[in-house]
Amino acid sequence: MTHVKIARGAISTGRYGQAMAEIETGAVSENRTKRKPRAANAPPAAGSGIRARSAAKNSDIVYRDLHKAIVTMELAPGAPVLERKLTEQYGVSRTPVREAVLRLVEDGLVEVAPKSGTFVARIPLSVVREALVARRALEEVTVRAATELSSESRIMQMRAIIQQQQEMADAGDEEAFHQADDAFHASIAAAARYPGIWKMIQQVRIQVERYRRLTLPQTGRMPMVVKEHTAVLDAMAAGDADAAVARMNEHLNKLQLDISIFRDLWPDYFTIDPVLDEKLFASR
Amino acid sequence: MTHVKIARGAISTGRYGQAMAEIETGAVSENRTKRKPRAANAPPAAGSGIRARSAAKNSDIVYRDLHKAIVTMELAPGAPVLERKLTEQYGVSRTPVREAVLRLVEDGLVEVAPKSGTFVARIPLSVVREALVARRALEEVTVRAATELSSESRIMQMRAIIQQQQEMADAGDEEAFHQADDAFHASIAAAARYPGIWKMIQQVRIQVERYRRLTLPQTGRMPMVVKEHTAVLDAMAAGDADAAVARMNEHLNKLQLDISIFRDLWPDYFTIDPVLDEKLFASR
DNA sequence: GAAAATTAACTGGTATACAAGATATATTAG
DNA sequence: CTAATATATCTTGTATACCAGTTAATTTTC
Repeated sequence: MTHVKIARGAISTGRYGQAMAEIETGAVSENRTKRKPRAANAPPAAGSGIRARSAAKNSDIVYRDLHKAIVTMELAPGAPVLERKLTEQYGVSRTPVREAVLRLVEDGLVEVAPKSGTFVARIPLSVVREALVARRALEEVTVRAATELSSESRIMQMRAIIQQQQEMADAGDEEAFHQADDAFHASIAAAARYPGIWKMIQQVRIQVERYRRLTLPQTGRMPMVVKEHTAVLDAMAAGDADAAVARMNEHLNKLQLDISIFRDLWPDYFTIDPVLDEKLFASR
Repeated sequence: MTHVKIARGAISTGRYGQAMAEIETGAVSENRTKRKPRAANAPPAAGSGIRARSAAKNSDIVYRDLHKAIVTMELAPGAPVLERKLTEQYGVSRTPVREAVLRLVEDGLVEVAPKSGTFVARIPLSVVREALVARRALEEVTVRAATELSSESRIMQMRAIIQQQQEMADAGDEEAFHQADDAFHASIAAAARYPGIWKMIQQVRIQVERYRRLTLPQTGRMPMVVKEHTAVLDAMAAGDADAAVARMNEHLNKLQLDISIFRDLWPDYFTIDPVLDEKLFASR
């Protein structure tokens, strides 16, 4: 994890210049008593929503970096997350670092032991299990709605995405392949007009993603994914929602829990709940 | 929204006493150089997970209170959330208040305009629409799994919950009625061993809940809900998963978007996205 | 030597002070 | 009287200092 210190703004003049001007006018204290405090803040106008001009805050940068590092397993489950170290790496104070860490806690990617330490969260097996179920359920309704709503241009756009994914598979670029994979599913969600549900899908995907990264790249898996995506899209193009849902389920069911991963290879990365994971216990 | 200041601990002695003791022993600087800094924090033992002894932090209290106030519409969409005011109400500093507010932002219940103000988020119509879809999808897989896993005792427990709900309906206690409603659905999730999915369901419910609170209590609705719950449970008890899913869908489909709510009654509480809500536009 | 007690130095939680942008009011100009 | 300008005082974002609890190395005790 290599970071560059967040560039601070140029040396700010602060309020000095203004203060000098005030002194020059020679009318400071008089005005202070005359002015009345401004009224309570009014809410933004209806329909306009909050302004979207929010500049990227330092905490956002730290959050994004950490998030990526954790999802890619660059930071392994159980690894300590030292606030102090992060403040030095990014050249910011603890406040924005803390903010980022708290958001990661909310995401279930980080756990904090009060007054003791903060650590990259281990992966509860039950969470992966549930994430697979939840994702299937959400992608199902999404692809169904998308089939009914998708335009011809959308279908063409998705064919292009699949084509690109094919090219990435041929090139063996796994990272780009997964980006295209993401784009395909995102496109379905966009066609369905379900941005919120897409957000939920992404959240549960993250939990599975950490698990998936541990499985060695299976030979021949990338071309297979392309075929599965094509099958989904063909059904969508034909306007057959039931078929599209079925193809999507077949696609998603390919990713199954491989118990050897956490039993033999990385037992420290997972936590097992005796009651929630009782079935897995039985099959052991 | 009436709050009592969070009770602070007794006056702390700080480190003064310890410093005095050090002086009395007369061996301060010598020891300082002898001790070596402790090793880097070790992650918690595998399998044990993080200790769950985390005491309720002040930020949690503020978060819970605000969360409740927003969901119950005690704080209306668009209402300002003043950090300063909250620090005074709770008798804590801005830090924990800020923490709580940030969590609410993550929940989509609050929006902040940088350097300007923080406000209770308006309800995007599209979010409610998607929440209804997502909840149906998630409750579907949950009730299906619950039907296959639920024990006799669980069924009996759920019958008790329905009975209690019936009693609350008779008493006309809407608040308690909704709590029992929540308990019923929670029990299904527990039977399905889906705590994570239940969490997701609750999250999307919150968005709908704010909308639901705006609809006047419909006469005869509570007894109907009890009937619907009973139908779901009967199917579960019979082990008929498909029927249970069907009954659950019928139950959830009772709550539909009533366009007059935001067109005529509380237009300021909602935001409408011209592209995501195009269908609603058309039907207007 | 081994186990218990001690203690320095780590951690995250909180309080407070300051910085910088946004906004309503007061002021001024026409 | 109206519109443009100025500015005091709001707001949130950030930095820093301190508090309190945990932990591991040290010391002590047997």
